[in-house]
Amino acid sequence: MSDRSDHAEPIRVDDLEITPGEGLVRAGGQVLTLSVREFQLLVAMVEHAGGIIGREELCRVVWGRELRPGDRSVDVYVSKLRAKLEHAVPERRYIHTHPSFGYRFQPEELLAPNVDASVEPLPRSES
Amino acid sequence: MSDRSDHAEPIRVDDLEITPGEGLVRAGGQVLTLSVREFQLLVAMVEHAGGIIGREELCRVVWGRELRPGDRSVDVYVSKLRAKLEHAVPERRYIHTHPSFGYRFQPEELLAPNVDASVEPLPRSES
DNA sequence: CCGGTCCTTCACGACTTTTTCACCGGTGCA
DNA sequence: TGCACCGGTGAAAAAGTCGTGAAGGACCGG
Repeated sequence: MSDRSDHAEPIRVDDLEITPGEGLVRAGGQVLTLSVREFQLLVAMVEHAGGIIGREELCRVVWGRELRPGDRSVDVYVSKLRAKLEHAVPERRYIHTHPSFGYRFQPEELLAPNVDASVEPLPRSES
Repeated sequence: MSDRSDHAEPIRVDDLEITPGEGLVRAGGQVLTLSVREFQLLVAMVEHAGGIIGREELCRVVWGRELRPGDRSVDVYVSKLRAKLEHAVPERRYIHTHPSFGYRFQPEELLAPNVDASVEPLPRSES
């Protein structure tokens, strides 16, 4: 279908409503104030929702350059983004870390501590 | 750790869906979180699915070095991988040990313990 | 010039993964 | 029965990765 640069209509994921054209994100009745980087990062991850996206690609897509060794920009911004998302929707975790692989966007209900850290319930798309 | 020349698309084996490009494994509605070694080990074995692959070759392929005498890394990681697979799909056994030869990947229904251990039912080999 | 926001980089601590070691049970053989 | 060989696995040690507060500079509207 149509691609990244051209989403005019809002993307809806779980409690989030993202309007790429306007740089707007609504989460659970609140409006998130994100900076450009934070916003682009979110969009990039959401477009790969469910899959792992590496730092290299995130840097390429959001920053428009190659990730240099020792560069922590991506991590720092993931951290900022997480903080804002968590503040808006405390009961969900959206961004998951896969050490050495990258990050994965996937809404996950945050309740009882996961029985085993290696398997996640894969919160279903409602039916 | 990207190698387009290999597989960009997910490998499907039994209940498993392995996406080499993303380092992701889905098993029966769950997302398996594997470390790099665990993941590479799984991929290596799956690529030889049905056949026996020796420790030496596994070490060469996954660790990129020769297996040194007394080195138990492969065994340790097979153990870890088994634990995660078993937790995700308790009713299957995927990794079989062939003493002195190596390991063999093959999905096997885990029902009544086969009395005659020397012959296996040659389980659901399908697609 | 000022105050505020954004971005990058640095540093340190926390968390994970990987390696290595040790002990155990099972097996086959004399 | 004693022993050597194999492989399973818990745990400690070593190495690597990530989370994040904070400092410093660029930019901007007033």
